[in-house]
Amino acid sequence: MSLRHALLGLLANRTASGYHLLKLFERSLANVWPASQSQVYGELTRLADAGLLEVAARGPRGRKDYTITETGHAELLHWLTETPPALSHRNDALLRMFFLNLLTPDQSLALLHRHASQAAGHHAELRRLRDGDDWHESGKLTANGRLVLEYGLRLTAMQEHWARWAAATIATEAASIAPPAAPA
Amino acid sequence: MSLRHALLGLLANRTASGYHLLKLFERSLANVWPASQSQVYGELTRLADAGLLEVAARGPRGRKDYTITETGHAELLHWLTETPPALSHRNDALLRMFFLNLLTPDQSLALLHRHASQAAGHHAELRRLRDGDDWHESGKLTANGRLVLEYGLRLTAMQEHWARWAAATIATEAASIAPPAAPA
DNA sequence: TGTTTCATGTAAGACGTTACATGATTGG
DNA sequence: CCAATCATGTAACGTCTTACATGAAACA
Repeated sequence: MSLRHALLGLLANRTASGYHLLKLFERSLANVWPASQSQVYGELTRLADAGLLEVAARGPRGRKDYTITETGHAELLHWLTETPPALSHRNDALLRMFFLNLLTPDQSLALLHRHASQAAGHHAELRRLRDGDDWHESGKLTANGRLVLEYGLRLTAMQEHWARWAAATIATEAASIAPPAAPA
Repeated sequence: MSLRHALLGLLANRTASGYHLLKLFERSLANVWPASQSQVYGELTRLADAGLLEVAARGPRGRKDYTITETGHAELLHWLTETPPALSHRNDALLRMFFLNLLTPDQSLALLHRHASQAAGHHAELRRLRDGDDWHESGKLTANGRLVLEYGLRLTAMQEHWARWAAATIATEAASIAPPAAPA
C-alpha cells in the first residue's frame, strides 16, 4: 500500500491537485514508484474519504486542491519511521538469466550485451537529469531527489558492469568447451 | 506475465509437479520472481489449458507431473530472445528516501543505518548461499544461478555503500546548519 | 496412531494497467 | 476557432496476496 504513502509524502511538502500529483509522479517518482492516472485519482478519493486528506480548494476546471490532514501526517510519519520497507524485487531481466542454459552461447551473449547497453543508456539518462536544469524545486526535496538519483546512478553502473562480467564468464566457458576454429 | 515464463523455464529444464515447482520458487527464484502457492497452481492449469504444458504423469497423492510442449518451448524462446525485459522497479525503501525532509536528521540517519544493515544482512545471507552446500543441482542451471547470485551480491553491496554514503551526506549537511554544542 | 510432509484446489479482496469517456480553459 | 493542455472519473481486466479447505502418503 505504498501508493497512499507516496501521495501523502508529496502532499506533506506542498498542496496539489490530482493532476499536479500525476505530473510529479511522472517527473520524480517514475523510476521509484510509478502510478497511473486512474490509480492516483482513485487513491486520492479513498484517502479523502478516510480523512487522511482534505479538499482545501476548488479551481478552474473542477480542480480539487488536496492538503494533508493531521491524521494523514501521523500516518505518513508512522510509515516512515515504524514500518519496515517491503522488499519486492521482481526482476524480469534477471529472471531471464536463470534460463540462459536454454540458449546458445551466442544468444546468451547477445542478451547480456543488450542488457549492458540498456543499463548504460539508463545511466546516461540519469546523468543528464542530474546535470540538467530541472532542479528548480524547493530546496529540501531536491536534496532527497539527489540521494535517490545517486542510487540510480550506482544501480545502473552496477548493472552494466555485472552484465559485462557475466558475458565474459560465459564467453570463457563456451570457449573452453568448444574452442574456436583456429586455436593457438 | 512473467510467471508463465518462469514456470516454462523451470519445466524446460526438468519435469516437475506443481508442488515441486513451488519448492523451486522458494529456493532459487524467491529473490527474483516470488510466487505464491495459489498463483503457481492456477497458472499451471491455465498453461495446460493453453497447450503450453501437458500432464505427462500422475503420481501418489493426485500429483500431476507437468512437461513443456513444443508450443510452450517456442513461447519460452520467443520470450527470452525477442521480447524486451519490462523494468518495473517499485522500490519501497527508496520511496521513503524521497520524504526524508519530513524527518529530523536523527531520524533520517536511523532510517539509513537500518537500511545499510539490512543490505549487509542480505549480502551475508547470499554469501552463505554461495559458499554453502546447496549446489547439488544439475550443472548448467547452477551456472546460471551463480550469475544471478553474483548480481545479488553486487546489488546488496551497492545498497549498503549507498546508504552509508547518504548517511554521511546528511550528517554533514545537518552539522553545517546546526553545529554541535562544542564546536572548535 | 498421530504428526509431518506432500499435494492440489478455490475464493475474496487488494493492487495495477489499459482504455474509454467527458468537459473546461488557455493560447495561438 | 481550433488544438493543446488541464482536469477528473469509471469500467474491464489481469495479477498477486491471504486465507480457507481438503485429503493422501510417509514416518516415527
